[in-house]
Amino acid sequence: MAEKFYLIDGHSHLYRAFFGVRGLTGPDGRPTNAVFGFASMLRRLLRERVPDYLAVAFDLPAPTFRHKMYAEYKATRQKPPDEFIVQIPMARELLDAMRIPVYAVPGYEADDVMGTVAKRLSAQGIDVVLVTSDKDAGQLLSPHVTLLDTLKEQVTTEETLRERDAITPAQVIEMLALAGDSSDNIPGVPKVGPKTALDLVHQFGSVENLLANLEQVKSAALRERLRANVELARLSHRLVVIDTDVPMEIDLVAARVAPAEPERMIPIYQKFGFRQFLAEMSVSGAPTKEEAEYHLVDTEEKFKNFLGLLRAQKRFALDTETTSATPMAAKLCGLSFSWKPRESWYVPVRGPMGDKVLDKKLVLDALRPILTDPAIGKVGQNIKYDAIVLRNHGVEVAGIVFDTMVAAYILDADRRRYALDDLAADFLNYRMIPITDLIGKGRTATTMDRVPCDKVCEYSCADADITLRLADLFEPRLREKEMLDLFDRYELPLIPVLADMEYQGITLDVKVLEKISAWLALQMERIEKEIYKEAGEEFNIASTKQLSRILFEKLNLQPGRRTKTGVSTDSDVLEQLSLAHPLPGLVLEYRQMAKIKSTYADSLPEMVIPATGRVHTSFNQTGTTTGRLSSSAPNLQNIPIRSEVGERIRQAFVPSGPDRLLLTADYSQIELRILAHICRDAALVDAFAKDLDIHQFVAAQVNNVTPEQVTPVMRRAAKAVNFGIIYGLTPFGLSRELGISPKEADQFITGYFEKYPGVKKFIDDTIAEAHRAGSVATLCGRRRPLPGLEDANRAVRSFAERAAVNAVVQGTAADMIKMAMIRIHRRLREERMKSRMLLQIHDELVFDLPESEQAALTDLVRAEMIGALALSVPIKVNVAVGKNWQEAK
DNA sequence: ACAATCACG
DNA sequence: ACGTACGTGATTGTA
Repeated sequence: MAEKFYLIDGHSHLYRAFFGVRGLTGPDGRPTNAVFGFASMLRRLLRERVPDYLAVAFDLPAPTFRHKMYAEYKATRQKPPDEFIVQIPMARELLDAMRIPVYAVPGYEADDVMGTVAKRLSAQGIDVVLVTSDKDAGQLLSPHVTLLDTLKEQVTTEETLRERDAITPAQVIEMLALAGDSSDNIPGVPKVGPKTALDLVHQFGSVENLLANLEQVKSAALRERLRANVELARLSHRLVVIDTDVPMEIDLVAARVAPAEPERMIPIYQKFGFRQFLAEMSVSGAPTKEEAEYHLVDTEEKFKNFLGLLRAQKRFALDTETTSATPMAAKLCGLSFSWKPRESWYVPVRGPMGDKVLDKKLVLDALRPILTDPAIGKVGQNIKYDAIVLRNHGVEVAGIVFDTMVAAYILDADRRRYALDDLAADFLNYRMIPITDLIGKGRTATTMDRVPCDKVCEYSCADADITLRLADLFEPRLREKEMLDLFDRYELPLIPVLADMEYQGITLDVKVLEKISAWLALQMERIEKEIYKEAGEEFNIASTKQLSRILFEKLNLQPGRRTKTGVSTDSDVLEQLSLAHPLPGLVLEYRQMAKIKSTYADSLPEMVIPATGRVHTSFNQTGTTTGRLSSSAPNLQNIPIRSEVGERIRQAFVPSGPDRLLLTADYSQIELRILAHICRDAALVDAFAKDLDIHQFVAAQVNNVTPEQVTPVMRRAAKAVNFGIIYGLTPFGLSRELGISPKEADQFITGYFEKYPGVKKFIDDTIAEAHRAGSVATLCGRRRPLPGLEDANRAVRSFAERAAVNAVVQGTAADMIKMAMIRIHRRLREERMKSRMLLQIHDELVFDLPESEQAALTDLVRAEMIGALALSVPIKVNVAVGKNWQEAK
């Protein structure tokens, strides 16, 4: 296949982007909206079209031959605003960094440059794609030249022209000469528009032929108008013709597309403040080589010297090398330390045969007093991991004073990744050695203990070094942004709490799960047969594609919503369909069972760590944009409870020993209480002050009835609105939730806001403030950036506005329970209790306790959860205990 | 790797 | 005239 050369009309794309993207400025306050839109377009084109060559054509300010020909040329164009002009050199800077050549020739327009390139290269057998939305460019079409309109994703070829307008590329000139072009101020013939022009071209072929045969024009008025404007038509003709012989060099080598060079792109993106692009920047390219002293501490004498130095430090960065990413299964290979930039030490305790390593016990015994000393500060990157590993090796790390991963999250909760190599690339312009260089990847990957110690040393020392340097970069930034309080009082103290919870784990009664699994298998077999009978054939029920064929083609059921790739078969749709046919209901039942069997009954036992007989989830502190935690491997925040079948899974979660219990404590309506507190809506605050059933209360008020007169239907609707408020309510969303029309939903919402004007004001104020600041903050100062707020696409903007409202409420609730966890953890230690906190599920905490501590723990947990954050509404906490998680509800 | 689905708050 | 409820993670099928 011929190679493809993409040539972009730079000025017009930049100008389009200027209007398409709104209100974006760089760190220095300069507008960046056009450059950003332009960069997005370039990146998308590179990604989706994969051009072999790429260049951008620009106009220069100098007058062109057309101005000399016709003084009025482009005279109707307004001078672009200054905010646009300043971005032209910025765009060229960007192109320079991307190594995309710019073609601009004085006295010629971008169109002429494009025409010249198209003609010359297509003659060399290269396919040329002109990226432009300019109508004139149609004249350049040929078998090897096509047009692309990136906005409409529309390709125009010679053939499209023929099929759509029944004209040849050359006739585009004839047509425009008659019709004119208002944007370029090409006059054309007055009162002749595209339609008439096209008709005339069809009849006469060209302007000259038309002028020679004017008597054949049927309409007298048109004939006279043409006769009166002969010269105007000829002038327009000359103006429209694109010059394809511009004197210019085309350097194909320079235009060949090469992989992006991060060291060129990162500074540019940083300068313009394109955070999204920075976050996505791949961390590829050669690792950074720079002068650093990395010491391998592989003899007892070196270790003694090292210890002497370490003991003198009040603060150092710490990193561990291990055999596994799962801290509860990891064996320690070594530790690295750094207390000044560009210098670190690695102490190996496990390595390949023949490599010198130190005795693990000797090393840890010597380090223990330092690592457990709360007065000596430890800095880490995801130090929760290192703390758990070390705890498993008999060392309880204290004095955690900084975590670069968590700091990066607090500074920008919107990043995709918080791994050290990404942070190093983005903030230090430093490319680290990928871990796969040491251990390989995929099936052939080995473990760190098989990698020669000198290699591990280099890698691990860099980790500690970079961690320390990032900490020194992030700490002042947290202070500047007034987020140090959130970091020091919430996120940092939470780290050892989460480490403890993960270390503790929760005991699973695997036998219970095996029973459930076997029972589900039996049920599923039965339903499967029924499904095949109803379908009249066997198929893969789990395949939405096959299911669609059965439902919508074979059984001719009415398709509902569409997905990106086809027709939706989700539970909403199946529920609707179940009214018309027995099959969808059966599929629903089957799906529910399949989900519970595969995700819980069968998978959870596989996650049990043999050494402890428990599952040890990982709480991710940097996983959500709102400040919530997330849980994985296994996710213990989504254990079933809403269905009877699913709820049985909770019977398998049991206390850690005999005479012990599980206790759950959950905040009642925490997000609505927080909403009431923030917006101070009198009616809502009052309802909570009186400890009323909030859904019933709202239902009564909105329907103007007494609480006793509230029907279940009314309560359900009120509940949906209450939830909706927190989600950034829309009539459509509410209508879908309640199965009513959007109009009815809208009326209900209006009614709600009449009763609770404070809530309405809170939503409006939050959105306004979000637009002003580009982010929103929780009560505790946690910020969520919302880059979508100024997006050209309204759907994206609306989404960001809803997320803004939600982030305030959901995020404050997250702050609150985090504080509660820190306080509870502290008191459990202080009071030397044997109760342990195991899980957090957003508004709920799960504990494992000796029966003897039930009363004390209940009081303690209640008090600390209620007291975590002072609100102007009462906080309610429900506590329950049981012999398993299902009983404790 | 991505899309669809569904478990939770 | 749009496209929509907010926030997650795991599993399965499909390309």
